[in-house]
Amino acid sequence: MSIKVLIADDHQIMRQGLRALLEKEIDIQVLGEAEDGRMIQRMARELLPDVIIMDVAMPDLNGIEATRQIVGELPGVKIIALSMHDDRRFVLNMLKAGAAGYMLKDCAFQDLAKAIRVVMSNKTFLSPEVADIVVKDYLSTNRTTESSAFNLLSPREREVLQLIAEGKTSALIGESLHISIKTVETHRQQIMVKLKIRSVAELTKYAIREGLTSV
Amino acid sequence: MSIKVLIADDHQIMRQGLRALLEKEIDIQVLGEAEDGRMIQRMARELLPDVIIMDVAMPDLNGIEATRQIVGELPGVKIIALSMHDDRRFVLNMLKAGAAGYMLKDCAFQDLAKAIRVVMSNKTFLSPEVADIVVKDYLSTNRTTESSAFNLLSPREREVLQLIAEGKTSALIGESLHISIKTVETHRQQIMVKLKIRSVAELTKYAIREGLTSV
DNA sequence: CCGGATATCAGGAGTTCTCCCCATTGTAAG
DNA sequence: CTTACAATGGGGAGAACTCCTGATATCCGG
Repeated sequence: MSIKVLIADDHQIMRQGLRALLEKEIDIQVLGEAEDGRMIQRMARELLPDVIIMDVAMPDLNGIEATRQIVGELPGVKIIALSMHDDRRFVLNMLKAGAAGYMLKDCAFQDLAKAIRVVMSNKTFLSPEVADIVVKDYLSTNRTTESSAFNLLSPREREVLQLIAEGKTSALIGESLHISIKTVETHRQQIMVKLKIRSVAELTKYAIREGLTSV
Repeated sequence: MSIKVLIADDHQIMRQGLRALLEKEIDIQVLGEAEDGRMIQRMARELLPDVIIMDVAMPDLNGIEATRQIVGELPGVKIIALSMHDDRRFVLNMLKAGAAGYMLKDCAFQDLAKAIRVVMSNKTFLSPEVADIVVKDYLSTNRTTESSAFNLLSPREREVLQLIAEGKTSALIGESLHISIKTVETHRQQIMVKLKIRSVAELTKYAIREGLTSV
């Protein structure tokens, strides 16, 4: 008996590409495709697939929410997250939501086919980059502090980060905040350690993503 | 005789999915796949394809730069941009770079196959959402101002800027481009003079605005 | 053929950042 | 009350960047 699969991704080209690939596998049968979280939820309920390939970022109801709800309602359904991002927030939230696997779109199709078979045997499948993140996070103690965003940096650190992302030097930041340049440098150091970032360019992008500054 | 196609996308799953779809078309032959701008440039030179399906956002050398260089070098090659973003900067810069088509990943595969055949007859193909952007921009007057963007920096400078905005040091950029660190520093200097920018943070934001890198 | 732009490379001085080390103070949580 | 963290500040070393000064070679357009 073949494995029944549903595909959820907001990009049609991606859906069709996945379907074309999956249909080459004799033991895999694609039941259908959904383009958002709400649609995949409805289809899962009606078609009872074995596995859902779920994009993490989708409009309307995102992949994480959709996974949480589907897993809660239909515990037998295995969900494999397929994402462009190896961002730990996405990974961890997806796994917490009950995903049985997490693959990067960067992976080979054979890895995905393998993942489908692995999760069918009630095991978890992670692509190597993702496994790395999970292990690192498991080993670190600040796992308890819940995710990484605004609770990772202190208010003062966010303030400093914002000024860095605005292109100011440490000296100017010190003046602006009425503190010593050495204090600013300590904050910079703390920020980079916490975020595991080593360049101003990436700090800037992080600040943009977190809404601390705009493009 | 079949249409020879190359695929450039940084996500392997996407490449394989596209290949699987394209190979179903009897008049289309996929010559190969590349995962970044530099690689597709090299492959284009060697394999002389009819059409390249090019992702806009790629590491190292992005799709816009790669398009500009390939079109300049091999005018016969048609390039179809395939992107997740309908951001007007991406669209316009890609078309200015010489792309013969611009499709959203949101489109149906049949549209992409159609686009390939359309650009083969020396016509431009845009997916509807994209066409809308182009028309709106065409009607707006600030098209004439043009000014600060791609005509300000040289191709090499844009290439260096992208790597700066990806957080690389001058030494790494030199290695990556096989040039001396002093040359990289000269480019950095030129970039900052031309853009009147004095910090990596603002360079990064500029690069993001110009579509050289993504957040 | 010449001027301009581009791309390449170098030396040197000064600034800024990164990464260690360290300390003190206050405050909130256990 | 102890522990943990935030915020403050400092010294010092080395890396990286900024900002000058030069130079040479190529290519393109007038």
